[in-house]
Amino acid sequence: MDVRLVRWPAAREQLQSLRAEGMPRLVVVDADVVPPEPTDELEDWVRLPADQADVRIRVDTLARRAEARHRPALSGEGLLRFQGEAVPLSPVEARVVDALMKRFGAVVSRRDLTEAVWPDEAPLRNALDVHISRVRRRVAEVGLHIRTVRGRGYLMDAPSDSGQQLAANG
Amino acid sequence: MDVRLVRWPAAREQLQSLRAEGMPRLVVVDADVVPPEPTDELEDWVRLPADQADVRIRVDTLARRAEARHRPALSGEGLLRFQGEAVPLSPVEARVVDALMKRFGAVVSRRDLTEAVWPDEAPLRNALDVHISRVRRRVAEVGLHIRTVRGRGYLMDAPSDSGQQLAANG
DNA sequence: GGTTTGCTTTCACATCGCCGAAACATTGGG
DNA sequence: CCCAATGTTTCGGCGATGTGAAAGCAAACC
Repeated sequence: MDVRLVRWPAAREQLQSLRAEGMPRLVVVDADVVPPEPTDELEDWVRLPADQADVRIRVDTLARRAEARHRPALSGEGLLRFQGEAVPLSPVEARVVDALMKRFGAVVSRRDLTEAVWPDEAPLRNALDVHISRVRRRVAEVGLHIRTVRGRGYLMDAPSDSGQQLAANG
Repeated sequence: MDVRLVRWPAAREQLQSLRAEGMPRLVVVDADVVPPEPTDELEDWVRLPADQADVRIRVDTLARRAEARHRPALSGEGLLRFQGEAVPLSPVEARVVDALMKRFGAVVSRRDLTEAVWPDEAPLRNALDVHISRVRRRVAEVGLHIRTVRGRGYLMDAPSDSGQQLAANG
């Protein structure tokens, strides 16, 4: 997985969204500025002026950590890959999975899911149920789980024996 | 938990044993030497000459991570995480756990708990008993423990060996 | 021993989530 | 343009879950 570089404090907002998505990132901090506290182990920082080789090493470390998490990957053509297996997804299913994957391991509310899947106008409440149900069967084929958190939403994760760790956000 | 500083490459062997113990550590790397690859997220490095404030920040980050490792986290969506495992909690259960976690390791009185769970109007005395009983079973799934302090209240903690297990396979 | 405190099980009720089946919509091939 | 295949939504009923009350048991305290 590739690691994003973000200037600080210039690109403060970009950092926020990378954090939300759980994307690995190296914060490049202006001289004489206090670096932001990393929110998880997929974030690191260097201060300018920075040695090129040192930046490279930190990027590699982050990449290795992200890799160790074994997050699934969703191709633009609706193919979900995880641990060497792949399943095809329909357009709606792909949007469901995409929304769940952006917050892999964390709860996504029904509302957020609905908005991600039908940006303009949501169908009846029940439509989401049905798609979740189908997506469950689909992703199970590649070893992924969708768990229900009653009254709160859903989360996607992998069985703990597949070597992945849960995201530490709240 | 406190963070050890280790010179590299001079104290190479000391670094090995800290890694084995799962102790958080900051590797202080001599100028013009390639830093060692961190083996886990409890390791970081700085290159000499290093800014004193930056060292402090990295030490603090490591300390926070080490702390977070043996402290459970309750997400706003009712997911309780501890050491890589997660359990969903119902709304009432989440409020119980939240109240206990705000004073992790310390006693919380029945009165405080009742107020935290039912801000307006409390049900029968026994309702709290029942929820405690249920929450006990739930949190046990992630290795947490709720103890009774008779006549005083309840406290949540983790078995003392729960920090060591992670270190062993790091 | 009697009283207080805490633990657990069972019940009833309400809500929420799940999923099969079928209707409806869209796409693509001929 | 028609038909078939595929994708999407609706409907409806079943089962699971959350909650609080009640009751009986167990343990600790005096």
